[in-house]
Amino acid sequence: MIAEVYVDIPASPVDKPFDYQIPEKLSDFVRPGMRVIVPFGRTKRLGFVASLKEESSFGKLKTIERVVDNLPVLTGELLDLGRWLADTTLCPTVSAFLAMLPAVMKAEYHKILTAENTEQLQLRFPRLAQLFLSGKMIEWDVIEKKHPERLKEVNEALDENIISLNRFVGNQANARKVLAVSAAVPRERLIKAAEGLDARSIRQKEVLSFFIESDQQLQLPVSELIKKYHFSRETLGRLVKKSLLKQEFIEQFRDPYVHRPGPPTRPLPLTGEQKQALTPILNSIEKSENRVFLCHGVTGSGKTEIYLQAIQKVIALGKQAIVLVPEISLTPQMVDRFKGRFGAEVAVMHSGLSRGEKYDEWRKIREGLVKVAVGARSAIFAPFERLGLIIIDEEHETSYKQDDSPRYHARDVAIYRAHRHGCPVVLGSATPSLESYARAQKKVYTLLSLKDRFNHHPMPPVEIVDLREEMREGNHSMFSRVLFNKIRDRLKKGEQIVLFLNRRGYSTFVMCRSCGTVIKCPHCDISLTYHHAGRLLKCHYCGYEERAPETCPACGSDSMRYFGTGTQKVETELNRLLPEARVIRMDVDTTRQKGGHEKLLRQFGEQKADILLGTQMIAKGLDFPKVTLVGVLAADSMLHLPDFRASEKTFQLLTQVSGRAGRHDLPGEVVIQSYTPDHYAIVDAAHHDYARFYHEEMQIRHRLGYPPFYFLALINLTHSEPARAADAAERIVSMLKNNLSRSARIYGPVVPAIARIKDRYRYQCMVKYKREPALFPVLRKISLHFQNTGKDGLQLSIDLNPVVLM
DNA sequence: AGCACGCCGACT
DNA sequence: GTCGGCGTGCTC
Repeated sequence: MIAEVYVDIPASPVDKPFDYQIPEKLSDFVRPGMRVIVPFGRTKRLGFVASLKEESSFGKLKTIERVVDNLPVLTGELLDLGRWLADTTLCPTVSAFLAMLPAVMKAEYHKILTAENTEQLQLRFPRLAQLFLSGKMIEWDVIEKKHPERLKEVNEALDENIISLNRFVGNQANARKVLAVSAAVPRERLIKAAEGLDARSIRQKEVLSFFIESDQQLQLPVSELIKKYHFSRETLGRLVKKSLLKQEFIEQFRDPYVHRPGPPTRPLPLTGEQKQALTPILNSIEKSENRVFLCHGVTGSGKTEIYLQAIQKVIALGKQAIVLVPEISLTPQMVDRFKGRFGAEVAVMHSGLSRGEKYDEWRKIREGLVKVAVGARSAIFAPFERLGLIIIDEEHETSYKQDDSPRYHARDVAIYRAHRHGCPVVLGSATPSLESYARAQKKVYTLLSLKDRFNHHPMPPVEIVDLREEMREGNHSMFSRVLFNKIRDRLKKGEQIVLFLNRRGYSTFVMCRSCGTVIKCPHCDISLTYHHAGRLLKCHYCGYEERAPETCPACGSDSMRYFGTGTQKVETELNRLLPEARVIRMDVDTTRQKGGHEKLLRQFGEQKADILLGTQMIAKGLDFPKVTLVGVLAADSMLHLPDFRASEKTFQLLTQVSGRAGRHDLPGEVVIQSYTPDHYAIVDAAHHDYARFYHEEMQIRHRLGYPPFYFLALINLTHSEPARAADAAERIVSMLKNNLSRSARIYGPVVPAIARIKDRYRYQCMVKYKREPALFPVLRKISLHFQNTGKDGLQLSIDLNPVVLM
């Protein structure tokens, strides 16, 4: 038998199956979707078996060296999906395969030097010999990194066969080995040895009788013998030394993920609207219909309960479901809700798990031990074989698009898989993406609307405050008088406040008032943000930090001033103006440690603070009954970013933040501060009017030729030399112009808003198109042509249907 | 991605 | 005359 194998080299010249002979004894065993180790050129690589066949047109076949998996890690469906992903996102097929699997399944490649002739090595290359561990082995990488001056000797020694170079492919998933002890000799000899022991060797005797009484094959990890049976390491060691016991590394699985079982929950009674939305979904599930539903429900309309009851149906039919949520809303409360309803039938994939735990959750799915997978973007690849439903909550979130290769959108993958399985997809959002809503309008998707909040509380009233007017009237603070008074009022009443500002740090830039110099990152074309803790200037793009200078580095004057407002400055101001208010600040800087996010939210929920001040991350999912005021400090902060989706993002964010107020018995209200209070994104969000925003924004998209009217392809070029990047971009534009139809609009090369990131200069080209059969072939040609240009050289990336243009 | 093959400049 | 730069091509 012959296997067609994709080797683990993400480069276009090898992005095709290679034929390998399957060894006789493995011929019944190897199946498509398994990982194998194959010799490739003069190296060894991991590979994926794509298919089997009887004969190869290729003459001299090499043989598969090892099969990694017992059960194929990729099902037939996922193999097809991988090829489809590679086709539609222009990435190498292996990259698509690897993206569908937990990270531990990536191979590790080792190059090991072994001493063949220790004496010769000592004699001829004494200094090199010193590096060899116990005189025998060393990893090539160690020499390359730590002792590069010895590389020449390595090559000589290799030539003279004094040392040899061996490669092996490691597997992180199997790397979890643990030292275990077992009997080294037959039982009779153990008994005899026990009798012959010195009278004082009580402990050794105990260990021996343990092994005499147990199964002779028994292997127990040393850690368990110590912890559970209270033997000591020393005692075990002595018996190993006497060769009565033997030690070896065995593979051990982690303890299965034990979750504190929350209180089980039952289906809640549904409102009329909820029933109306749920019924068609249930029908589709029952009929195995491949339909896409767009569930447009205001914040608090009870979408989650609809999801839960739909999943219940899926499980009842013996099928499985995938639920995608944005990483940020994958909070313990959210997880508990699913665990509470479906108990041990849920696997949860989130970034808080270690790689090993993710692997275990994945295996539960692959082995059919669970029925539901809940997770962020990559959970869309959950290897279920009988999918009955896919749910994408907050479908408009940009995090569903992966921002490096393979640049896939989870929504597209969901629709592909649902088509394959014959099952419905439910997209849920209070603020659907224009793309999805437009499809619903065209009846490609089925629209389900939930206009009422679950508990019939009205949406909170929203007041827009014109900051220009505040300025004119002499208020230069970051709080308008209206907002400030309302904050004071809530503090007095003992109610809680959420303040939102989409900028972290203290000041957004530092400028010298005497010469106008703005301090910039030395590696990126962007100003540095001042952080008060440690008086540091930080780059939010590459992480560069420096001490804030006392005097201007350009002219030496001492008139450095801090401009722009970040969350830290707001916090300081709150403490100064309202010393009695207890403030929790939540942004990347205060939640960096694991679990920091939840800790702060719990404190706020327990009312250990009056004000929750934060960035993006507080916009979603929070539900605190005592919150009666939400303040948006600067609604314009995202509005003027150079991205055609800036208005959409602003509308979505404002709508979400507003949804945090008055969710329970206390009525809430919202104050939005803005310098452009008449902007439709702000006005429509204030009126909770999605339909109106949609119409206004669609007109603009139509006029400017943006999605959903046109498709986009974005080509990014970076190089350490600006001219080289520009040159490549120039050539790419002319290739596009020569190959595409007249109806395709080709833009560029342009320098993006941030012209340089991490010392690499950036250029972009863009294509807007409606139907362009020639596009993919040209893009493939381009990526082939501009690929192998070295490490420090040109880097090219192609993003189809990008979600961020910057 | 590696690695060999191959064709032109600065050294023993 | 050699050592070594990186352009081109191949890996079942």
